[in-house]
Amino acid sequence: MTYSISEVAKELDLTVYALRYYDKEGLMPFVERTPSGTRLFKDSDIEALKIIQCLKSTGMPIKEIKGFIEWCSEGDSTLQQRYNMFLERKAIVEAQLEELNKTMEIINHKCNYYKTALNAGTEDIHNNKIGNF
Amino acid sequence: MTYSISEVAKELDLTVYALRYYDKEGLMPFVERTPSGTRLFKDSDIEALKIIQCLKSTGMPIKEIKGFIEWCSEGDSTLQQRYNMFLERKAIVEAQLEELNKTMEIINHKCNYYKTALNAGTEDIHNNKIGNF
DNA sequence: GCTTGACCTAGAGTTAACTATAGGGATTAT
DNA sequence: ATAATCCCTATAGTTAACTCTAGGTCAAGC
Repeated sequence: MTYSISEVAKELDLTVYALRYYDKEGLMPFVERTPSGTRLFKDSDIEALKIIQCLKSTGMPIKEIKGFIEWCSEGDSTLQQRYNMFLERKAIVEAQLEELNKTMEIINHKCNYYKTALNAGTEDIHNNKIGNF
Repeated sequence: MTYSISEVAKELDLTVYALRYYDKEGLMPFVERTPSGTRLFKDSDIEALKIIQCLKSTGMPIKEIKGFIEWCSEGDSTLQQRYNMFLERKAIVEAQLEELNKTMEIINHKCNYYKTALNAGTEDIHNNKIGNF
């Protein structure tokens, strides 16, 4: 079973432009072509793209993802590097989660702040000593 | 107590360039100046910048943050808008947390995948039917 | 056999958020 | 009183990750 670029774009919720851009940047060396040059995506290619999307969502830049893809095609000799990379990513995502939880706390405070102010009809209920908001 | 732009930059872990950029974009209309034009930051200004950083960390673009700052200087008549904005941000951060947790799961899977492969000395231990990685 | 629509490449354009430079003024240390 | 160090504005440059356009190929349907 193979898929066209527009089918893959729809499935992964990104544009055809973006997919071709990823390919140009070396993120998809495994995607095969018809004799006339049209890309043919296999199921395993879509799985690979999901990992790429996962790495992207951790904030990893495309050039670094390319490095990982290269390691993958070099075989078992790069297993250690790849493992280390995922451990690093894990640490980064843990930090992001912590950060996002702090952000959530502040947002929740602000929600309460404005709920109270709205009930009172004025922000003055919070005796902020000439604060900005 | 007032602070110079470089003191604030150090405190908030951003550059002097970035602070001046925020000011130019209308994020800091409340910061006062000396007669000769030098910015003087008050403690309340630093608190405001922390909220701005919080909003930025949720992915809110600077132009939208500017809109919020404008609402703030319009007083109580914009309380409802500001409350709604924080509720929206809360929903967005909740979605981001969910997304990031999914990402973490995938990363954890990959960590285990590579740990096992590394122990076996080869990726072949995972009988991936001609997968990419 | 020709039109339609999906595919292709190369390369230019876009956007956000800085980042840096040039040129100049004010304050502090010696 | 002069050199260093901070501050300022205006404006140009950078970067990543697309996004779009132009010009062309190819397979299917009428």
